[in-house]
Amino acid sequence: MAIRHGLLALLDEGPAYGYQLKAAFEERTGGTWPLNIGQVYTTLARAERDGLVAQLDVAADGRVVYEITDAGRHEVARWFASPVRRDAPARDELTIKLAVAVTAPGVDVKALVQTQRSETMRTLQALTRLKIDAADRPDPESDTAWHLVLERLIFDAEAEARWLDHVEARLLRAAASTTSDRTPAPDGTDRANQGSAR
Amino acid sequence: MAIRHGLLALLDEGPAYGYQLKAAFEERTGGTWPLNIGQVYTTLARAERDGLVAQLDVAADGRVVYEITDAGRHEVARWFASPVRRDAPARDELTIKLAVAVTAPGVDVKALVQTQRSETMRTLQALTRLKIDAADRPDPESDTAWHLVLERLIFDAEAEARWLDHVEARLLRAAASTTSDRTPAPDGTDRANQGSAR
DNA sequence: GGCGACATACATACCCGGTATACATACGCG
DNA sequence: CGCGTATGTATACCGGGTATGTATGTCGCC
Repeated sequence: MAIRHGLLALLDEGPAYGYQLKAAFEERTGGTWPLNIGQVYTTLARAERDGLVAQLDVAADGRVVYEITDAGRHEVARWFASPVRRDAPARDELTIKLAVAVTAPGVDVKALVQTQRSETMRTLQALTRLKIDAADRPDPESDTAWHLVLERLIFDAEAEARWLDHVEARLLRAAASTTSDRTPAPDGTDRANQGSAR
Repeated sequence: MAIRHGLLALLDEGPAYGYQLKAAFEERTGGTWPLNIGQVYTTLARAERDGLVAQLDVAADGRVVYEITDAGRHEVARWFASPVRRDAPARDELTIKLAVAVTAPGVDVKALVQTQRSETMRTLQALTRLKIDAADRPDPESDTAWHLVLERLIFDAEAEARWLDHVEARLLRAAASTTSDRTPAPDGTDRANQGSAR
């Protein structure tokens, strides 16, 4: 419901039509997250269905201006007052991939980690460059949001890079202890333990 | 496509039916990400539609056993070989919320940050406790994947906590520089600049 | 012995987010 | 003048997430 609440919060500052909301949303996030315009309209339609917004008027040129309702304002307040729950963290493709990779036979996990680190570092460098460029034009007021978003992405990318290092170290440790007390897997076609009592 | 590829990779180890795949997936991720069984069936149906898996047989009790196809095996290999792209990072609700909050009038951003930090730290502590418990039973082989997932979640939570600290510091700095060279916003009901040239 | 609780197993409906595309008008510019 | 670009709305389709319905099997317990 992130999009819905975000648009609702923007409408809380005054009536607007779809295209305006898209522009306002992207301005806040510095263009990192281009919002698909179709999503704006479907989200507005759903919010209207749920009584959070209402059509203020429809101009002759087709512009549909929405305004927030009391229920919508209440919902925005509730959103800002309650934290984003982290007890059921979102599934992450990289984590899933690695979790499956380390337990699957015949996957070159080391290569996987290195390929991913390349990608992650490339992203990190691009973000850092963006941050340096942004610092050149210290537009203190309106750019704060964009700086925060940028730094969030940088923190995340750094955490991912550190995790990849950690994974590599753990794999090396595991390999060292495994090869010393058991024979390595002979080949990659181990299709055993496929019985029904999995 | 994370779920699809994950299930495909599991099927690459041998034929299985839906419920088995759910159990195997959750075992790999240590139960952090309980996979909804419905999603398994819809994902398998789509993978079958796309020729990545095929029904091996349907038992009398209704069990539908799937096996991976050559195209599916190829797809799994491609998945493991290519990195997860990070150039268009996933939208995060917390980041959106804060980006909107700092630019919206009448939002107590400081309270928002503190509430969120509570939640994030609670999550971090729960994860740390899980990790300590997991360390008690060092089942080196099968638990590696679960350890990796856990540590990924911990790294992410730590990054989020550090970012929240960072946000708070930046807000304090911005407030200090703003109050010294401009009058503070008189009230929270600024509904100006809503013209069409947004 | 039977009954309830729980695990196993499959299927469907619904919602939201993400993306592409269609279609129209306005505006600047070579 | 017309072509590209920006503005503007709308719809279709897909995948992921969640809830729910409906069986059967199993195990313990009164």
